[in-house]
Amino acid sequence: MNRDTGAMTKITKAFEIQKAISDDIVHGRRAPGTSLDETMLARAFAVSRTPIREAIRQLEMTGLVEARPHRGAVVCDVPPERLDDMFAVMRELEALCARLAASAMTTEERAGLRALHDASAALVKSQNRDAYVAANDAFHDAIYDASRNGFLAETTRQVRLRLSPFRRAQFEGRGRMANSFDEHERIVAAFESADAAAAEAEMRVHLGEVRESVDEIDRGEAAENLKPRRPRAAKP
Amino acid sequence: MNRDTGAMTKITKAFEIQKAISDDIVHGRRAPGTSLDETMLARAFAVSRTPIREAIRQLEMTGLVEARPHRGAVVCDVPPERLDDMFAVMRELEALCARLAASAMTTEERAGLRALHDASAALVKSQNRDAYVAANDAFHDAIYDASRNGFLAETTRQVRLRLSPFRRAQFEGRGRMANSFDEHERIVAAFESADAAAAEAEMRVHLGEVRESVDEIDRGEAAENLKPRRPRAAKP
DNA sequence: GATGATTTGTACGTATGTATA
DNA sequence: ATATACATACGTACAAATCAT
Repeated sequence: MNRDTGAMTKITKAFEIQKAISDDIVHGRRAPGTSLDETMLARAFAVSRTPIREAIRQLEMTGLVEARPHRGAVVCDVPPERLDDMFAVMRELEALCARLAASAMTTEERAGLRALHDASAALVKSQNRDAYVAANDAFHDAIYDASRNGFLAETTRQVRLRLSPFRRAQFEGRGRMANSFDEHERIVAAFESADAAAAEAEMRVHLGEVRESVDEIDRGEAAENLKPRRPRAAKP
Repeated sequence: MNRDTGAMTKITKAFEIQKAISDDIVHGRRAPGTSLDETMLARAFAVSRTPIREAIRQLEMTGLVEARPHRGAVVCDVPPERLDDMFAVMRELEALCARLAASAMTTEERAGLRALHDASAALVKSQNRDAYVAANDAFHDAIYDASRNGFLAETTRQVRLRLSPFRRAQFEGRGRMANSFDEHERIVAAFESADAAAAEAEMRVHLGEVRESVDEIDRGEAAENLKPRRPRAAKP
């Protein structure tokens, strides 16, 4: 009884709540800057404030939430310069994953990644954004795991998590999905030639050009391009 | 009133306790595997169990502590393969810092790093380990900051923190301090020529050879080299 | 700038789950 | 296998700090 999947997901309320709030933040249901009122959350989850507080302490350490003593917690609102920093680290971590994965991948993994990628072609064609987002995550996750460095995979996933509230506009640009797909193709090709340098380079391109494509969106949708830099969303 | 240094260090008991326990772990006063008994800690810190529990939740997220529901928390005991993974990520993060720093450093920073490095020569000569450890940390910290990527600096520091319980034997090998100093010299030289590629490469060497030098220690001090791989400490 | 309302921080008691005999 | 002991998870009450007024 209470037999759960694999790692025996923690059965404490604090942990469940932490997961739920984290999920809300990651999926944009709690926007950056939003405050997390303990009493309201306690009512919402039908528990006392104690597990809520513990959940908030956990979220604090993940970087999704910032809490100042006696002043409550808010969903982290990351300033643009810091977003740039985070995306830069993300790009390097993913490039590292790609480099290691290119060397370490088994034949099965290579085939699996190719299958994953080929399958996503249909999603591009049908312009199914949500499904492509999921496929994209799966694609990148597979590469993290193929790096054969569990800590690297975790670290990269963690950074991706922290960035996700700011990548809402992921594939909203015209042709952005198709571009992403083409870049993935080049990455898969690099893996298939076991070319670590190419895999790393293509991954870097994939995550570097993201920024620009998003800037394009910003420019297109808001022509008031007066401010030196605007907060923007982005994506791998 | 209650005006504190800079970032207004949090004045809550939970946070103070979290800092204290974290410090204990990092400095080896609480060994990996040690359990963190809430009641005992509450007595030790002369508080109720509530702030203790919140501190543990925070420590959990930093990766220094692992807590299983209803079964208490223990200081993370990291298996050797995972340590390898963590050191590999550490090396790459520091290499990235070095690469960025080489390009971004101001003249003042370059001079500052040189001064820091030159000053540590005396510590090597006098074989003052504790002082050299501190100087070494300052040296690396300066490079993180010079990368001009605050998130990268934080991330790298965080990984260093998580590794620190396992780097106790940092400079205990014969001549290890001198080796480290020489490697630092090559790094500083690369910065002075603003050679990003060299800085990155030298940093990688610096953190790569660490592993081997520690393996040497292990071999030297424990000749029973029967197990395929032994848990070991290491260092940048 | 002081005061009251509101929210967070801490203490303590109880319940529930885990480990040991 | 059952029961007992024990540590943790949660709920409630109170204290302290922040912010509105």
